[in-house]
Amino acid sequence: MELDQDTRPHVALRRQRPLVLEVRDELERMILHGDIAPGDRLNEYALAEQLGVSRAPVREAARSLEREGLVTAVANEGVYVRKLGLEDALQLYDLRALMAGHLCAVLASHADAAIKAELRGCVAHMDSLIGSGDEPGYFELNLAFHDRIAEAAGPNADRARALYIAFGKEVRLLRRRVLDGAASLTQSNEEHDRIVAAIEAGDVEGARKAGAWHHENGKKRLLDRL
Amino acid sequence: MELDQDTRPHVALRRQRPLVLEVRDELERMILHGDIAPGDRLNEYALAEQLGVSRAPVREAARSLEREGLVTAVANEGVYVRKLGLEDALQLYDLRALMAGHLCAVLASHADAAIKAELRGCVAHMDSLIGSGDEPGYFELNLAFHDRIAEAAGPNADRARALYIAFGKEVRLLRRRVLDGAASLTQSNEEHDRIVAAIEAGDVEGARKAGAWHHENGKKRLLDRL
DNA sequence: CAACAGAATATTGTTGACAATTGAGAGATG
DNA sequence: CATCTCTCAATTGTCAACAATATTCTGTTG
Repeated sequence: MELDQDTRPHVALRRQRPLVLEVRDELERMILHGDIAPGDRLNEYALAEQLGVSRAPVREAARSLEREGLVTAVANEGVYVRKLGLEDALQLYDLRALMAGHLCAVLASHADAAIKAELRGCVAHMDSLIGSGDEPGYFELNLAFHDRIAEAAGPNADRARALYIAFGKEVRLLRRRVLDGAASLTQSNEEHDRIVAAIEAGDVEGARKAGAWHHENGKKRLLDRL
Repeated sequence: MELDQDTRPHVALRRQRPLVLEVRDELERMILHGDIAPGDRLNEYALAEQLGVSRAPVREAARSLEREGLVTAVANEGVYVRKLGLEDALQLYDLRALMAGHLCAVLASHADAAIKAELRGCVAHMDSLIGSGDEPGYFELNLAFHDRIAEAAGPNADRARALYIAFGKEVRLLRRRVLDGAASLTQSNEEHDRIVAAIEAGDVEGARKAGAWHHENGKKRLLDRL
């Protein structure tokens, strides 16, 4: 006998995705997009009404966001969008650099020819983008490049990768647009080249150092703008 | 007019500490103590009844534990005590070593005479404990030694410290008593000495390397027992 | 007897209501 | 007029009930 794909009473109210995840994503978007400013309190009641759900999912979503460091909860008072001080941002840069270095090191320890070629091609492509003055294109590919390294590091580094990503999100809480100011694109891509070279050579500690160094420059650039 | 210290109806049910924190601590204790085995599901209803509270605090506490990596939540199914595979444990050792190295590095960059003397005395004391064959005493002081380093690294590393502590808790989820097998106490304390020496010298990268190396040995010891 | 459909049960997801706590403003008092 | 206390409103903490979903058991069928 053939099965009906959907035997449920009303197709309309289909919701595969748990409500709390929807709420979580929406809150994250609001925070990262700046709709809710750092230091503001998340009013459970208001948010619940605004999102058309009960307070419980909002509460749970808030805890989930706390896990990512985007908000901090105070007992009997509420959860606040985390206000990132300069010290916090510097710590995040340090830890992110640490994770990036680790990911490069792990990748260097077991990179195959395919990923080496891909990364090498990536750097070459970025070089050509610099030559043609395409900054937005460079930034986009730059992101993809680092994502690819994190991904290629493999399952034995997925915890480090998760932290790397989380730190990246957190640092965006810093007052807007201090960080994305362009460094020298040429210098940046030279650092990329050093990273790939170390990975190609299977130089684990060299890759770690190159990866960490590249990210520490972001911190240095931030410090220069004071 | 003099105020009564406690004007609430019944003194008995005074509770300063939020209930969810009590539940969280109790659950953490149960998990770390092994009352709930890795892979087991946390039954909200049963736990709520057992602890004499409603399900809501239990749910929140579970989310909070998820934040620490002690449990993993599956939608519409429940939260499970995290089952730590060998690969996970190895990752944790790596990351913990990374954090330890970072903490040592930060401390080395701004250690004052007092903390240097304290750590130096700590190592000396541990040496004497080895001499008198007091293993339990050594382990206890060993813990205190590392805690002290983490603490003395200061507020500019409190994020790294938090991760260091969290990783330490997580690794305890590994099947019991594989990890605390004693290495050579003498060798261990020699590594302590190297750490302190680098800190005393203000050798940031040397301290990082020594701190990380010391913790990587834990990983190596684990791998030896396979 | 194996395998599958379907009901019964157990468990999580969600909701609205109530209790407890915090913060702010009104009013009294020196 | 400053300050302190008390009351009140706003908000979070907790609870118990209901809805949706997953799991288990059972009876039927080939």
